[in-house]
Amino acid sequence: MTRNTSQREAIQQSLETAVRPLSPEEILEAAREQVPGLGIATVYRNIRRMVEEGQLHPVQLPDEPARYEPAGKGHHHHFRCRKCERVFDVEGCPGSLKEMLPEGFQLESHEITLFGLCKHCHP
Amino acid sequence: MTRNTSQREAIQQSLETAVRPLSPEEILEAAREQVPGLGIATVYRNIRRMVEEGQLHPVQLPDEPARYEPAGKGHHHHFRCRKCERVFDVEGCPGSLKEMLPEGFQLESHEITLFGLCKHCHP
DNA sequence: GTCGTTGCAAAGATTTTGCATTACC
DNA sequence: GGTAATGCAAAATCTTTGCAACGAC
Repeated sequence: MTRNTSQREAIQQSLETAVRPLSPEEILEAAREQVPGLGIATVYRNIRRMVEEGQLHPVQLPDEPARYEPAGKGHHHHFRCRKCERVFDVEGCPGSLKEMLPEGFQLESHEITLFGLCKHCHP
Repeated sequence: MTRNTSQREAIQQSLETAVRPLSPEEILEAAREQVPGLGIATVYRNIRRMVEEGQLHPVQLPDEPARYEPAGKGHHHHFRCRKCERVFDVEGCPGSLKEMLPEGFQLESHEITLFGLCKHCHP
């Protein structure tokens, strides 16, 4: 049986308020504004459980710590700017992924990450 | 000026021989068959340089250590089987990725990872 | 009051770095 | 022989775990 602690609530709220996926360290920083004594272990423990429960989705980019975002955001993908290194959500999705698969493979989900320059960093 | 050491050669050969992306630990194990005294630090140092030089591509899957594969394999993506956890290369690529981007964003590259069941694990 | 949850600090795991030694060129 | 590269071990990260104290229900 799970309990509603102020720590867990602060963590959830930080993730929901954020406009982009957050790393554990970023979550800690944000949630500490509500719960100053919060420890990093608690962040990791809550992240892990929320991922297991399906409330949170991991966003893994090459050479970067895992980030997390709330599951309720609807289907979308990510764009990482080479220059400012921020990660943006992008809408839309190519339809033809199933055609990439060899015979007999069954597609359940997919992830797409785009790389380049964002509006701000583009000349 | 870079030198051709037996260690570096063993690392390169391990990656080229493999039919799938390898993790640093897997590279160490494979390369030690040729160079028994090989140390893990050397593996990391060589991986890093080879990635910087563009000879090697990192393959990052959620919740897994980074794996690496030779750059010369041509454009392709990856499929990870939920059941046997193997990672397969898949050919082909949807064409319409540029249309997903917001105005002013410039696309340079992309990665697609598919998840599901492989031929073997599919009923 | 019970017991899930927390904070802290220690332990693991993974990757990087300092430094003396080795071995390409 | 000069110096890039290596191996080892220590350090720096990042994540998990043990345990006593806390607090939700």
